[in-house]
Amino acid sequence: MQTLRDLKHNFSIPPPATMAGAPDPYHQGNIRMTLEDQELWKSFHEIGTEMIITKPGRRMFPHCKINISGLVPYAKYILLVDMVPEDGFRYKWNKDKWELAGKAEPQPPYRTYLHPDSPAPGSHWMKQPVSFLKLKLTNNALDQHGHIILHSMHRYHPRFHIVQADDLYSVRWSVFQTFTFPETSFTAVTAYQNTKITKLKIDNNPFAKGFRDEGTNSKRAALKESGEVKEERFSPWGGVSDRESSHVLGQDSPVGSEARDVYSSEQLVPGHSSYQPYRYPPSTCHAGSGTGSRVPDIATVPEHEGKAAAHEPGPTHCPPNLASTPQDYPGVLNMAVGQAKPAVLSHHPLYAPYGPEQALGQWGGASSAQYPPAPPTHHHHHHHHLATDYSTQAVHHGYHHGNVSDWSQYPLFSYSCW
DNA sequence: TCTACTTCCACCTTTGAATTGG
DNA sequence: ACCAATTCAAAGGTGGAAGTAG
Repeated sequence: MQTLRDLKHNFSIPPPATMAGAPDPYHQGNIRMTLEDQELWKSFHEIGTEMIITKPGRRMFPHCKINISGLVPYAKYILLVDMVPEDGFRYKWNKDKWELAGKAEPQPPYRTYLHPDSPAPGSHWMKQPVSFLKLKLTNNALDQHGHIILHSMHRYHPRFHIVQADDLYSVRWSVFQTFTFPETSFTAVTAYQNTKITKLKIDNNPFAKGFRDEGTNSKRAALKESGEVKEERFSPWGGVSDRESSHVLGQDSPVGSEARDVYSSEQLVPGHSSYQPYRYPPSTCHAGSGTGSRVPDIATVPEHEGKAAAHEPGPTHCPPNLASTPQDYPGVLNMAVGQAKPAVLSHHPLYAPYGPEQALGQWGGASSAQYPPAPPTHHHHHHHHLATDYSTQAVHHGYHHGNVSDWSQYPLFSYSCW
């Protein structure tokens, strides 16, 4: 795969050491984010985390939970999560390890999960760990529930974005700070491939208690693991016996070390992805009722049930659609991403999700949202246009303790729509 | 045939409303 | 009247097995 070469290029950009130097005016520097349950994540990561994706949507396990600090207590923020491809390949599980199985499929509709508490003051987010327990992954490209759509047998990692914004409509003009944690990367699957992963899930997920062996086992008795694989601990990823995957970054690589490098880079610099501002389809542009008009419709139908309600009017009522949906969808923004190569995602639109009315369908046509040709985005352009490059991250790969978080900041929707 | 995906199921946790106790 | 603890039933999350699709 020559693609690797390409990838390399993209990734080879050295992480600008802290580029924090160029903080945006808007952003108040020092925001920090750490991953909770790191040990658990690591134990999965060492083996090669797999996340089940189903048509109706499946939760993640471990689920994403983070600690945030450095926010302005009284300022309001919106917290988002999206999943970015780890690379441009498709994989297959052969016997006891992952192997490359061709090029990645084109990106499905790109969606972003909005934390149901958004928007909320910094004090709220910092008060206790923020969990994304209800985020669900699906393989149904036509999903109407606002779940994050992924391709099975492809690798991804979650990205956490924090944006200072009073309401969803102002998100576009705000600066995003993005964090990623190498140990949270995973392979989306429709059924578990690595039995060790299955076992770890069963042993740690309370909902799977019924499958545990312990004394009282009623279900699946012996799994007989006749010796399966010996040392796999560190190497489900193919050839390379890189046991070092343990290092945070490494893990991913599928095949050879070559690939590995790529990954590493990526992790370090998560994204060179540049976000591009996206324009909404005209029609929707002004959808927003009151607020800014342009706004994306963010669909947030927060699950009401939860807690949300309290502050703020439902996220501003968004466009009709939101309101219309009765369900408790977690709020989600859909964004389309440019497809692309692994690392380069390009931009996205956000719009809203699912409402019956607007649901994807609406855009469907118009938008190219779905599989936009990846614009040749260059990374670096901060200025106007979309800019964004991620810069930096300090991820220190912290091995253990550290949490690796990288942060990058970039202005996201710099422009408004058209 | 093989691999990926879907559906259904037993088993369990979670949720939340109703009830009880102080 | 008020609030915390308890109870209980309904809702819903698990992975496995078996079936389907290609």
